[in-house]
Amino acid sequence: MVLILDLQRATHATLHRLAAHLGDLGLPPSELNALANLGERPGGASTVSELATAIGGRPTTLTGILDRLQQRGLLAREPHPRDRRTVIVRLTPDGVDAAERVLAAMRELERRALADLPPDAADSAAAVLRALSQ
Amino acid sequence: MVLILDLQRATHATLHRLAAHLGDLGLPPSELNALANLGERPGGASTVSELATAIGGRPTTLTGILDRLQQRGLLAREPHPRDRRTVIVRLTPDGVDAAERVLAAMRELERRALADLPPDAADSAAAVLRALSQ
DNA sequence: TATTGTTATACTCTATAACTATA
DNA sequence: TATAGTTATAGAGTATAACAATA
Repeated sequence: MVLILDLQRATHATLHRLAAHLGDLGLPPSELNALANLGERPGGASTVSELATAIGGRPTTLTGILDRLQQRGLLAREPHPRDRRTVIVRLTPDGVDAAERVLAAMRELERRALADLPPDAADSAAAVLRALSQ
Repeated sequence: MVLILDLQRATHATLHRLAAHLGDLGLPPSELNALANLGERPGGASTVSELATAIGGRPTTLTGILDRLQQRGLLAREPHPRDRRTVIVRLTPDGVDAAERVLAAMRELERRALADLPPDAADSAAAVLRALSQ
């Protein structure tokens, strides 16, 4: 058994499902991911670096994703109050709505998938996924 | 907790690690993934459709990936003995070697990541990942 | 000197729809 | 009619290196 192969398959499969569920938003996977990560944060806000870490990517990858979310009116960039190198990205009200829809679709997909598994399976899986993310 | 966000992060993070470990192969993530999946199969062979299912993608996505692996001499396409619509892709000897290196790197990455977790955590995680892949 | 984020470039990934060949 | 795989096209994702601004 090679867990990483299961990981890749599950990632691709869930992205397909989410795209189907959320097709009317017209957002590609990376934007859904960024949106949902921001939606989980207090105030829907984060620095670019923090968001890159949360996604498992790099700031250079995020720039384009954030540009498109901003063009769609789902996100705004703000200066950091104390460090003028840092950019804070924050969901707009429309962005908050979209993020909540994405998160709801993710939770629903999880709920259905995990219905027949032991209740603690999700926690075990989360621990493994976090260990693989270090 | 939204497991799918942990899933995306773990996927990105493991791809970065594997790329670093296997940099001398010069293969992008999708090719590493296809290679490892084929390496897990008897004879290193599969139909395009079966491989697409294993990866969680679509045949149309695979065509380009398989083209590049073939150009690199890691893979060959063969006719199916009984259905002339079907293509069988098979690792070459060089492809088998490369696939074994990729699988070894994946297993090593997993071994280190899971060292501090309960022994059955990997099995639980695999069950969850497979449920999410349905 | 180091860090944050962006830009430039080049390549890879992916989806959709249309297509060929075969069943 | 349906299925296996490919092609064409367009857009999205990613890495690397270089850069500007700031710490």
